[in-house]
Amino acid sequence: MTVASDAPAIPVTMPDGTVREVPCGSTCAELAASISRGLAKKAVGARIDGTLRDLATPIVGPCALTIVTTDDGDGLYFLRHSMAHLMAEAVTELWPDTKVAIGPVIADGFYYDFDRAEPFTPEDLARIEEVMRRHAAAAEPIVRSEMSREEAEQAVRHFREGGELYKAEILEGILGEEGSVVSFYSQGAFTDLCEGPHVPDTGFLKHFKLLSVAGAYWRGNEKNKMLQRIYGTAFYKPADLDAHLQKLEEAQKRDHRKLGRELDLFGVYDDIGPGLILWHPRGARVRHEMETYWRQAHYDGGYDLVYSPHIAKVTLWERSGHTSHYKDNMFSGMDVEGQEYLAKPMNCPFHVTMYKGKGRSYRDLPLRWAELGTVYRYERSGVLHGLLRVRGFTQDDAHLFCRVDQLGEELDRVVTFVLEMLRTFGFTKFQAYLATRPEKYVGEPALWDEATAALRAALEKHGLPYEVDEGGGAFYGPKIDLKLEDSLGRQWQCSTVQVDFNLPERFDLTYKGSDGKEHRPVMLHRALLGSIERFFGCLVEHYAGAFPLWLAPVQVEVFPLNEEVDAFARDVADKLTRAGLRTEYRDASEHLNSRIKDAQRLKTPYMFVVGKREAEAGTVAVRTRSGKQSIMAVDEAVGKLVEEVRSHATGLPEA
RNA sequence: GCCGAAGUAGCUCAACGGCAGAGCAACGGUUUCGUAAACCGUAGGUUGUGGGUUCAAAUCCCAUCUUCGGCUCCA
Repeated sequence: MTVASDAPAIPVTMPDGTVREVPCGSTCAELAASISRGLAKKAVGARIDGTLRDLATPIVGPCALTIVTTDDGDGLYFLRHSMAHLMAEAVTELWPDTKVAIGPVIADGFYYDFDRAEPFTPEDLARIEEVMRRHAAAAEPIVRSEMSREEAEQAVRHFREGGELYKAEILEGILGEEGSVVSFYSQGAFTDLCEGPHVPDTGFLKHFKLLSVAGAYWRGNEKNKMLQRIYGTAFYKPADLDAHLQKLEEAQKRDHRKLGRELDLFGVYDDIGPGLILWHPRGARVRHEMETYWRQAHYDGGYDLVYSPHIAKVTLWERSGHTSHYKDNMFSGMDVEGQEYLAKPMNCPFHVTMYKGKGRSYRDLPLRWAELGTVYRYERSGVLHGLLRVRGFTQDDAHLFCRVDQLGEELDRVVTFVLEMLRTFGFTKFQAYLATRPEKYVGEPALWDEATAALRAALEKHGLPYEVDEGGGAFYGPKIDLKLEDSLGRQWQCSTVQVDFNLPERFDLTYKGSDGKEHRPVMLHRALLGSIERFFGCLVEHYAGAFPLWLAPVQVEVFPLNEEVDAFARDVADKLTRAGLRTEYRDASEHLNSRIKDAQRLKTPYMFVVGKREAEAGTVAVRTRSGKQSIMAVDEAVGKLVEEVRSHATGLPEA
């Protein structure tokens, strides 16, 4: 210990819960070392009363202390934060004119934004990595220093003169905050304005990889200058890095765009237009099965199904408010006999118009109208992405019109329905977001509170983990969004449940109450899958193209070994077809090996091979796409498949 | 829309100023073969599109379209 022996003792609650008296000014590093040699070796930082700090931070008051090691999640935060600095150190060494902006930690790694006239090339990334490794090998200490307000103000001027306008702007922002502390971190010749914390020295930064370069706006605002962002990832153990890189590779193999082509599911064509999907027969078959299930589930759930056209007169969109609030996302209109028509970006105004089509009684409510409604939205060219972001897509939309006293039950039913639907398709990982009343809103605050409470109750009843997006609701009502996670760890919004206090007003929707007076109904918008296109894309990645049997475009292929067993094999195929299974028959004009290879490539769930042995015994040799083989009686095999379809088995282990 | 990269046969890729090629797929024939690639042959491309430089352009330049990695935005 370097602390004077007469320093006052301070009670510190240690990681194991015991309280220890330590000399004031002891550093976390010293305490870590005193806890255990092994632990001290792997310690990278500390948590003081829950806040992350550098290991070198002195303890000056009573507190609870936890040591952050290379083995916990926060340890990775320290590592990656320091990685960003190491990268900036290397970049500014290689190209001294480069201005640095910000370099935070993200889900699987880190990035740093740079302002440099020349674009970074893949070769540059290799050079940067090389310099980074050199600095890491030197184990440069990472040192924190703090500045007085006066010094910091001087630093702002210094940044401005040196052209470091981004740092100047950040520092000015910090100085604008009450009671803020300005700290810098240095390693080698590199110093960066930074809050910390960091690992003790660059020697910890061994196992990393720079992944890509991309443009990014300064402060995320598209009116600002575009900077160059370099992404990277880092771990403490080489095995973890390898595993992560392998996961990225696996994700690439599962990419729905790649599988969409390989499995002949869908295509995007120059002659049709960007973001407009052609569903090939095999993809269309999966979609058909999805929709069939969806429709039946809706009828079973007390919904009525409706249809509406793809275009409507501009006056409808004026009344709904879309021409004033949503015009940038709408395809431009077409002139028909002097009237302007617009392609629909949403289905709600049609259902609302239908509601108004006749007088409604309190006895009619709730009305639950669902539609697989195809909408068109003008999305900016750079955002289009396979099936996950397109310009023409089909929402599994529904609008519910109910009385205020029915709101709670209807919301609960919808949340139950969402979960049932997602689980049937094999999704068990999702994150819910509850968005509450924003500053600008329409409707009665009391109603908002009631609706928000009802949404919250529905989430909690189902034990769904959720985050509250305070003030994140639409101006017309609170909502729940559900996001699915795809194979790259990206979250995609699919399901949404929204309360709407606005459209009933705009369209003056009413119903006659038991009191004989006109009342305003509440309206709910909801989509369970979100859009068929996006959900299908997620589905492809989720299953890596190996759809569960009930969804597979072709469920079983029958392969006779030679012409002698053709009649028997055709009989097997007929039985499968009559049992409602999507069956393909491929005769013996091709080699068995090549037929199996094709079926494997298309990820067909089952192959039934029949030869002389099976024909004589009345059996089939069943091969699954995972390569398992077994001999079964024909009727037994057919029955097994029928049951697998009926139960909507996903083939995935329960989460 | 913005920053960067890329478009060659249905797919995966080669040729990188000097005659545009291979494998798989397709098609024709041979093969009847017991669980992930049988054999032989045939056909297939104004190198995304338009313009320019050059004796000569897939290759260099400009424009444009599309795609990819991101940013912003979103189901």
